[in-house]
Amino acid sequence: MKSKPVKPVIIATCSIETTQGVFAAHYSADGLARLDFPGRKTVAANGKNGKNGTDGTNDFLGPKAPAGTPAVRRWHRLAARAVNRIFKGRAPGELPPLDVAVGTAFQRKVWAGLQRIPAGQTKSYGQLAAALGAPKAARAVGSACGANPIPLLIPCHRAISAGGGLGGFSGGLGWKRLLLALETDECRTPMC
DNA sequence: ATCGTCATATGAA
DNA sequence: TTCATATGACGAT
Repeated sequence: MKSKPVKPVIIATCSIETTQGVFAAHYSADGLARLDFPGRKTVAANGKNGKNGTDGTNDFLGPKAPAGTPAVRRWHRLAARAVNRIFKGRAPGELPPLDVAVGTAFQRKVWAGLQRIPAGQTKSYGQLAAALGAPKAARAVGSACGANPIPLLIPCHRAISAGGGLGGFSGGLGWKRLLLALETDECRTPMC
């Protein structure tokens, strides 16, 4: 039985400014649907002319959001605060609802598992697989991590490889290292 | 220590 | 079905 992921309809894209650059947050009617790292070219740097992403996944609808505006603005406040807190090495606090409809059932289970890893700790892809009841699906877990549309808030950076290696990271390994270092006050990550 | 190879789960084309 | 993965285990250098 194949699950049926639905591409979320993006109703608003807002930027989140951080010390590490400007992130792009994409919202659907159900919450935060995607978070892009700086420099992914989907960033709404041109706030007003509202050039569309036109790649289907990132339609930029301009600074004033259509219906649902109050909710989106509330979510965006939470998201922006969470992201900036993370970069200060603090707990993200309250999160906006995450629209995770793009994922298959398996991917959503993986993402839920990631969110259960406490800050400052890591789990191997194999351990995550085992926690899902599929001890041999390590590789599939890695694949699901790579499909994570909302890095940082869904802490895919806390998944590392079993041998102590970092594994991979969509936005670039540098981000993964930075995030892990921020969460670990004592350097107990394999890389430190 | 490093490299190649195989087994395995999942999803996309 | 075939191909690609952000894996993991094993054996041969």
